[in-house]
Amino acid sequence: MDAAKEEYVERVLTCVESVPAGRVTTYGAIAAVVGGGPRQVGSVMSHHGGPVPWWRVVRADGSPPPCHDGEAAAHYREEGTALTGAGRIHMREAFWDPAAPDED
DNA sequence: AAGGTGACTGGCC
DNA sequence: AGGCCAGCCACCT
Repeated sequence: MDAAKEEYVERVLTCVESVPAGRVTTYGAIAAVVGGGPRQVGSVMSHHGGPVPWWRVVRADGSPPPCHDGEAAAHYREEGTALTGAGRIHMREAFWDPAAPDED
């Protein structure tokens, strides 16, 4: 059975949901916590990222997700996420490490 | 079993 | 700052 896969997915979604509003994390950071590769995390998000705040998951360079970036921008502004002048996420301030939440 | 693909990352030009 | 290349891991055909 694909219980292991389901659990993996749930773990990824849990990490995303664990990200506080106004903060973001990267695919690689999640991948480092839940295991597997960053591509798998992205794949999981694309298939199961609907009910979770996927906009809090961004790329390592601070760019918003490849899809719905316009919608994401609205959420960032609404949640007060640290953005840079270019409309991209200010990783230095907004980055939240799922492996070290007490650094918050 | 083998090859191609992808919501990634880091380095180089 | 933006585009291209190579490496990476798991999934799908």
